[in-house]
Amino acid sequence: MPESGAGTPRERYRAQVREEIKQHAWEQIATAGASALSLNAIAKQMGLSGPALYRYFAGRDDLITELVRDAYRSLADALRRATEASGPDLAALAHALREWALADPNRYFLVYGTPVPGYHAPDDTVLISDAIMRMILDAAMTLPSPGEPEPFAAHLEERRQWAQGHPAPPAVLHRGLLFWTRLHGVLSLEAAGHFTGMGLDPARLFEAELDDLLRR
Amino acid sequence: MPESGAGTPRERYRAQVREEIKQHAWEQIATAGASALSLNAIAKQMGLSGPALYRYFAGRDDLITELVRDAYRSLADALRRATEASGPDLAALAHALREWALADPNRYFLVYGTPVPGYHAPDDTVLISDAIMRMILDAAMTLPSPGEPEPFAAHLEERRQWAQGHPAPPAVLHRGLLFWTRLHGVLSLEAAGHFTGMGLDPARLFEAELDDLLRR
DNA sequence: TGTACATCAGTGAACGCGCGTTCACTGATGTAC
DNA sequence: TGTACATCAGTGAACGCGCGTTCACTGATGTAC
Repeated sequence: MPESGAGTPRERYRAQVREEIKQHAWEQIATAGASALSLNAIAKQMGLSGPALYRYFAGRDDLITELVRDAYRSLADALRRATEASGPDLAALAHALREWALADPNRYFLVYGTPVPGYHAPDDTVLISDAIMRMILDAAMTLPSPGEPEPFAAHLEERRQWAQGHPAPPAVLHRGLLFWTRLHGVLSLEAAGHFTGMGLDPARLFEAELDDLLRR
Repeated sequence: MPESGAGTPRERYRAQVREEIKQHAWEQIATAGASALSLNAIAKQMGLSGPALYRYFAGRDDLITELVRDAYRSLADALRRATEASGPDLAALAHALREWALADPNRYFLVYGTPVPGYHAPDDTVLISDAIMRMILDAAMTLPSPGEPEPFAAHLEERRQWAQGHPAPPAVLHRGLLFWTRLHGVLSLEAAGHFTGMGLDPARLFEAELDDLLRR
């Protein structure tokens, strides 16, 4: 008697092929960007006919949605692993973020870059975004906060809904937000290749920004 | 006797149609992004047949190249106008940059966002990039620089080629670079819509970052 | 255990579309004498 | 001034391509008795 439920051979096969499709999709995105993603091309790479993929995904948009979700998840996982290894620590998170972004710049852009035209991200990615911000704020909590009043703090205090009820004081919220925007400032320009002609080392710039964040 | 040289009626007509093509191209980019740009669609919008555009541009890539160049130029012009109005002033440059970026986010992304797959920017854009950085450094020179030695300064000093011989001391180079990366950090996330769900005001965050840059 | 049936992965043909690009051409505009 | 010629903008047909997606189908795998 064959086992019922999630472990069915057919279901395992399905999951396996789905995974293989996504893997080929990522290779395609890595080399040519998300807008070049083509179902037929993936099918050809796998030795299948085009329509075969419709057994596994409702269409191109459905596949992209799944990839966006996976990208968010893989970043969250990378940050979670960093936290588990070093405890809540902004430097560890920063390095995990940079490594993740540069390992596959187009995956990074799929999440934080130019929005894919005509495509809107699935709702559940905001949950993952929230989890990411929570990890950052947890790490920011471990640093001593400046007592001096910040002009921006008032704004953060009155709109603290974005922190999803995190108990961080305004100065910590501010630091977490700057962690986010400043590191993305360096990373997005680096990943887009805007430092290559300049002859300076983006890694050191990133490190300098991180140090500044930790010391402020 | 018709006038010779650059003012010929035919040449003026040519330039006019070229401009009209580019304008339609920008409208298309503004709504659907650069990867959706189509020569045939532009021709249709103009009431022309597709091949007609080949009188004006060698092909799609040639048109995109021209658009990238124009985008760089329009940013440089915006910053130049700001400098002419306020003198060398980082705050004025920052506001001009933000206004330019948000006026047409996809134009901003064409320059600073995800690289267009398979396309490489023309060489002369680096000249415009240099001019932009020069304006920033000129403005950064007017601020008092901190005397404290920075760890990152040594790296900037030994690779000051990126500043194209600008006489700014390392601390100013550093400030100019941070101006660039931090404001892009906020702007790129804002233009990509990553703050919309959070309920906080990107303009105030931008302003807070600018203040921090001016005060550091 | 074998047999009848249901499920489902994958195929091949087809549809309609839009793309970039070429080519031979027409017809209007400018040029030279 | 008019006439012969050259230039050049724009057309329409065509090529070859790849795309997403649908549909009726075959054949293998699993299920029920």
